[in-house]
Amino acid sequence: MTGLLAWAGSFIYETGFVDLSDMKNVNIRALARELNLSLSTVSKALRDSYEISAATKERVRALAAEWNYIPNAYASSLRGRRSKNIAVVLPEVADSFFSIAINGIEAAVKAKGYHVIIYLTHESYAGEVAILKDFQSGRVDGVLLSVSRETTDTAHVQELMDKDVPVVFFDRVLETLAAPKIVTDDAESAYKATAHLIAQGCREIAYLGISDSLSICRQRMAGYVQALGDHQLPVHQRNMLICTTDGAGNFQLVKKLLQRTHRPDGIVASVEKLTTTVYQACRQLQLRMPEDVKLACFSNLEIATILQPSLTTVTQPAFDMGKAAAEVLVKMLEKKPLTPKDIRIVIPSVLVVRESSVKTSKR
Amino acid sequence: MTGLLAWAGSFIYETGFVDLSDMKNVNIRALARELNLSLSTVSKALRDSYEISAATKERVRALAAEWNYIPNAYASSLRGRRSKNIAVVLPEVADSFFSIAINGIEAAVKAKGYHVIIYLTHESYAGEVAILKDFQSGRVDGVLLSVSRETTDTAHVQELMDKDVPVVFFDRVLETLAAPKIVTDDAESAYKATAHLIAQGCREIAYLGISDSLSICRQRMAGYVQALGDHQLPVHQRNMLICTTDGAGNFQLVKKLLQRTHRPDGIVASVEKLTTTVYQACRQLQLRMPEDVKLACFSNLEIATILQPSLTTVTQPAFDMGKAAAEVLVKMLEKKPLTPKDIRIVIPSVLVVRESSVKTSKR
DNA sequence: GTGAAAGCGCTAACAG
DNA sequence: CTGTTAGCGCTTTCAC
Repeated sequence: MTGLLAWAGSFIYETGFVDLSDMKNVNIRALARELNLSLSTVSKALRDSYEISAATKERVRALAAEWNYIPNAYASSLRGRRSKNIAVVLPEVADSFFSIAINGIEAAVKAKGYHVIIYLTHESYAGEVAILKDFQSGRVDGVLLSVSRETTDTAHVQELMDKDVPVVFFDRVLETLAAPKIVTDDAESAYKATAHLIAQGCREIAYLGISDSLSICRQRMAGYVQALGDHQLPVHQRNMLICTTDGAGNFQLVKKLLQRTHRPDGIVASVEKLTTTVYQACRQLQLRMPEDVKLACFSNLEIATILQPSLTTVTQPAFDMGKAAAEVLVKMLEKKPLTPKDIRIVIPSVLVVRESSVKTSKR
Repeated sequence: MTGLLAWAGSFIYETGFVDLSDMKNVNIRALARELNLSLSTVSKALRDSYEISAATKERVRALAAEWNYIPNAYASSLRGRRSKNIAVVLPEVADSFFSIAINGIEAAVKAKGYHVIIYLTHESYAGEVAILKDFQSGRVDGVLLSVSRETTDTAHVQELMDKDVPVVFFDRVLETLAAPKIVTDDAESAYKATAHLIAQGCREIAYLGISDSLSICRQRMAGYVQALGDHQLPVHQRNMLICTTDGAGNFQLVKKLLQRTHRPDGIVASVEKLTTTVYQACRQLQLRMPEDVKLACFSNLEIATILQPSLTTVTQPAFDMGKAAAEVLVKMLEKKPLTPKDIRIVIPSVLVVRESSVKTSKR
């Protein structure tokens, strides 16, 4: 239908003609009345029940289609005790890991008829609590959760699980809770990144985290520490920084780090957002990368390739993690038994070495 | 509560102790029974009705809190004909404009108690139709919509509006529909960007769009064409490209463009995603930016500053657009009259000139 | 094969 | 100020 026809249509309504296809309250009762059938027959026909004859089903379906019948989501959810909604609770969406993970989740549940609803905590524990609390109202059948950087307490999640709302963690998990967890090999990949920097000649490597409680940050820091130890390098507290949500604050923090007498010659940054910070700080301090400082960053940014120098990244399997998490949740919703393999899925990240971390002879 | 206590808690339940705060079905009926009140009294008390005495309200509230009562969202929505859910329908979320706009939307509705639900069309018209169709089920009270690149038909939106679901467009609008539209000054800012490139010496400027129907692309192209004309430059069809969703395809397209005999010396890119494409193509072809090619891109990427050369952008008021759109929608939901000013809000973008577009003497 | 009737949990007339 | 009652639209026994 073209724009023009649409206008023509609305003109017709205004002059009082009624078009059945646009009737306001097409419900089962109206269909039943029109077809001289009972409510329950129509309901069953629409749900393709074996109790109903093929002929009747056809009549019902035809009218439903003609009248553009759409079942009321609330009525069926109230009655049926499920909504076909899956909640995805994320700290933020301006991060390529999460935005890609969403695609994986949608890919996994589309065929199953679930709706994906995205809730953002904005890295706030209070926000996360409020959102999960709301889920106790039955709004969603299950939850995919990646916790906020502030979250250390587990009560709000436990409470939801106690109400029989299935929860699956992905990426940022709460280890102590008995829910499936889909993660990447954070420690191992941080180890790899750190070892790579060491191999490229770094001796004073800094680690930038965003939280001292977050599972991913602890794991990544552990991998970093382990790598230093395995290569007989000292672990200095001063080289392990916790950044904030505040861009300007981070900039100052990193700048100060790079102005120290014993300036780091390598940096492992645990989140994508810190990329800009480090590049800006280096630029302002006129430090050359990779000559003066080498950088490896956990990031799924496509843009890594066009930065100068191009950015060495630990690329996480965002799509696959989202997909795997959603698949496990669907299993739970369908009451299928979980295998031990479902309880903890580890999908490895890939270290992609680019210019920002490589020892150069000429440049 | 610590992780340890949470475990202790679950142990207690397993041994059969019952904790009222974790009872499964706390509903109004249960509260009423416990308090020796009627259903409606409890309901009214919870909704803070003037009909109920302060003392009773207090008793009800206390027990509700103690029992951790959470109203069933479906029951109240079914009854009250509204869900307190607002849908935000977006083409994608891996784009800083949209991810920032979401924050503006949330900021606007948080205080009003609405829930923001994000639906992604993935730039698919069919997907958009399916999503809007679903909204006819009463799932959401209102819709904020930025249409897919494929969308030209308006019937699906009109149908929703005919069902009295308020729709507010933002950014990517359908001009022919009688719904409020919140946009930026696409044509003017494209004009400004183009004129800027001309002022910097460009004579053969290309325009990269992502659709020939999308409102923003048409507007931006119109501004580009106008600027060329106003400066006595010819408008060549060959310089107006429609890119696809496919990154590799775009790369080839742009590469071919930059390999032409009369290679463009300036590019106006209409969406952020094309930044990477253009930088990569230039790099591969060993074209220097801005010496050989100057670039201005519609983008809200924070990373624009650290690119080399740093990227000249048309920065859209993403947060404010989202906020304004949500505010208008809330007005509609609250049945407040819309002023003519609400029907079409234009919030200007800002041209931020950086290195990628500036004529250089020495570099 | 079809239909009557009982609710899911909540709200809002309307009575008292 | 509090209670009784009638649904919202749908699904699901259980009868016919």
